[in-house]
Amino acid sequence: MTIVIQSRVEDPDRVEWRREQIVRAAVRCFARDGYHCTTIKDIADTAGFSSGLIYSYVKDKEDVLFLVFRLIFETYQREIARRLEGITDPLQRFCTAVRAYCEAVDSNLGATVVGYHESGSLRPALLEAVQKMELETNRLISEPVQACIAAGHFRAVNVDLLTFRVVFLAHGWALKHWHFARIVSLEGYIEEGLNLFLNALLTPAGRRHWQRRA
Amino acid sequence: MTIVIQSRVEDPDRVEWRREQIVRAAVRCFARDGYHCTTIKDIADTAGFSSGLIYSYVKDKEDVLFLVFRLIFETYQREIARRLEGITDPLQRFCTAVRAYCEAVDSNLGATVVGYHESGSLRPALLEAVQKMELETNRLISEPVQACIAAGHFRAVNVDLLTFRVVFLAHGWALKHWHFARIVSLEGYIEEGLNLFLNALLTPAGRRHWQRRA
Amino acid sequence: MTIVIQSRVEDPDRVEWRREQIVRAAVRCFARDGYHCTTIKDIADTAGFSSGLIYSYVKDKEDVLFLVFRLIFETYQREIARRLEGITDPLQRFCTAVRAYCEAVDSNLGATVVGYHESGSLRPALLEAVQKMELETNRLISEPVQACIAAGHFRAVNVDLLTFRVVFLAHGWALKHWHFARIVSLEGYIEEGLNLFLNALLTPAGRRHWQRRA
Amino acid sequence: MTIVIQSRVEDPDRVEWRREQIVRAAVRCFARDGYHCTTIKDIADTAGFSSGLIYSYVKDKEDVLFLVFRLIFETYQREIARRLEGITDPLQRFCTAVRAYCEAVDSNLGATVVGYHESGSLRPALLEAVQKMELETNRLISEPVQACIAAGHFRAVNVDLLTFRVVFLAHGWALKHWHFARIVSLEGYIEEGLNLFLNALLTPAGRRHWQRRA
DNA sequence: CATGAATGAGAATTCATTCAT
DNA sequence: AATGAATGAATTCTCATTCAT
Repeated sequence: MTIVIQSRVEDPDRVEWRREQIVRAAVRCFARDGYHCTTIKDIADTAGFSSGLIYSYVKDKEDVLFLVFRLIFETYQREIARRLEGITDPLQRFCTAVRAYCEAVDSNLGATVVGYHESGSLRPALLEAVQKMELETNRLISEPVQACIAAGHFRAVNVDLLTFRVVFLAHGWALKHWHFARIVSLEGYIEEGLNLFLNALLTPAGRRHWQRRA
Repeated sequence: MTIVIQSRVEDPDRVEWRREQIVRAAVRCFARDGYHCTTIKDIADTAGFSSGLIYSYVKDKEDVLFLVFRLIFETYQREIARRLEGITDPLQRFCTAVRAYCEAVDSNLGATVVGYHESGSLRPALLEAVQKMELETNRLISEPVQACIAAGHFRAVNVDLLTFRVVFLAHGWALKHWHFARIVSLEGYIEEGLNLFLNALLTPAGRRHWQRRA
Repeated sequence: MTIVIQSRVEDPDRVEWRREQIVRAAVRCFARDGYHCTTIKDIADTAGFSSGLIYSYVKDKEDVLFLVFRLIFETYQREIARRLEGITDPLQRFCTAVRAYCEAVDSNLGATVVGYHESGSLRPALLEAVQKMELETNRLISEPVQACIAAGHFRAVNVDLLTFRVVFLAHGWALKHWHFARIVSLEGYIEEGLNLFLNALLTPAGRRHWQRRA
Repeated sequence: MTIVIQSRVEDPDRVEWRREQIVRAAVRCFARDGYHCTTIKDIADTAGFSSGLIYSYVKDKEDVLFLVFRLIFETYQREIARRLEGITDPLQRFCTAVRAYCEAVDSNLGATVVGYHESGSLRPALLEAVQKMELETNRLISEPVQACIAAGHFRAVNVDLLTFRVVFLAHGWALKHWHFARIVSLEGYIEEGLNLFLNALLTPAGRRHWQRRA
């Protein structure tokens, strides 16, 4: 039931190579003009090839948007997972995940905003797949949260809800970047946010554990 | 320098009446199909009149979008202001403002989402006006925050940043409604969010004040 | 077979009064924007009443254009005829007719240009009527020409052709006014034109008659 | 400062080929229905391709009209210049230019009429360019006129004014073709017109020169 | 594989005309 | 008689998609 985007070109290496060019150009265009105002020709021009070529690697414009989403979530997942490698302490895993997510968003501001604004432009089947990817990504947050609760560091909060609040912390940096960036640095944004969460969540034991680590 | 949307019809009562019909229909359409995929004819059909009529009350499609934004912020402002009437205790004003904002968003889910996704579709002059309205609305949050800090209830945090986090709490309910609504009620969403803020912000004195009140 | 423009209003005085207002406004608009770019509302606004009113005195926009034509030719005819009154000498009648035509055109520059540019916008039946009026008007030129030939003042030229050349002399003043007006006065334009005709047409006898008069 | 009509297609040969098809079809339509009543689809249908194609070679309908004007003046200029080649005698150059102009008009009746009626439909920048082309073309007339005066063949008349009268002689054949064609042949029209000019302009010396040549 | 010219369906917008008041 | 709001057909222009080269 995984989504397969059809291509008229066989060679998988070539497909991947071209699709990356397409998506890269598309993100640039979508971020600047929005999905609907971007034409296939805009993307082709930005990528430096003809508009017809795109249709050899993709069925229609919506497919391009889907590939953008896929890239976003793959990037998030890869980045966060990479940063969590080797970290075992649940509390540190939580903090690292939050920081990694926010920084991944910061490295892909345009794409993140596009993801937020344009998910409604996908046909149901693709939208569902995207939401599944999103939940998948969220697991990288919810897992440390659950571990923190299990370890007695966090109060027993609604995990799903908290996860979404963390995700939202990260997305907020992209969505309101025009405003936040004027009043706070990325680091300040992250640390104050983290601070907020920890103050609200840490049990006395968790707090002690935290202070020992820091 | 306030934005005036031109109308070919003179009678202000009629203009207001018709524009309300137009905006109401537009929100329905925009929320379902997005701004760009909604045609003027969709709006007219939804509202139950001819497409030409819209152009007697509005210069173009973008004007309709602007009117939607104006309605959103006017609604928010009116609702929150109404709820704050007669409340003087800063901490209670803060909590009330947060609740009122979230509930206002809940009553206008469609419009709020439209507002988030489509602000980029406005021409610069209108966008600027919308951002001004947004900051205006935010003052209903930042003012109690500042009062809480001044009264020693809250730690001395970055007011602007906190304000935006509150705003974002409210918007999050609309933006991720498809997910949140499945795991928590509006009230639960609000109270847990408020809880998060208070735990993170209250000074010892503030905490005592809070417990006395509750 | 005369064209009758239908009116929903009975009182002939009122009809004439309103139609004059309509035509006056229409000429102003047509001269500035052309027939097609002028809207019924433009005309109504210019005349100072509502757009609906026009349809009480006229069936459609084309009727308005026809009334403009009728006014033009009635004006030409009245003016030239008035100037010819009491003049009996054929040569002097010719010169007077030429001058009167040119001056009538000069007093109705806008209308004349409209007449030239927009005759193609009339439906066949109305166009035919207009061409008939034009030929009627031309008779005020061709009659003195014929008299001049009969009196031996002019060579025996093609009367119709010469008449048209005279008409064209007058129209040229309007059609190329933007250029002519910069290099010659109306009087200069007329006299040089008349001079051209006389030099080319006068018989030796005619020339003597002419010099005696002058 | 020459006007360049933008094209989305690069290949200049193709652009010229397609534009010629477009202009040819446009002249047919404009001559029949007028510029404003002609739709882009009419032109496309007449030319035998899709409406979208036109927009690959032209920005909008006004560009098409401009191309029509450009074709007219290029045709006039080429034709008259060709006919003047190798002729040195000023008087003969004058007569040839007049004949060539009238004949060029006769070969492009529709386009000439369109040019007369629709210049007002051009935006100022294009109109200016057209008027410049017109004055350029007129130089092919004014130059022989000046030469005739310098050679003592013509009286010292206002060159500009006379030039315009000649131009007008040619245009008249198109503008009032429906009438002239019924009473005179093109040749008759030209020769009588020329006769008029010569009788009015030739000095005694010029007249002798003329009779010697003929 | 890649190109880009051509297609044509679809959208915003205008405005002549109608008609209830 | 006069008004002007409402209608909706018609037009310009865009752009996703196809396909011959």
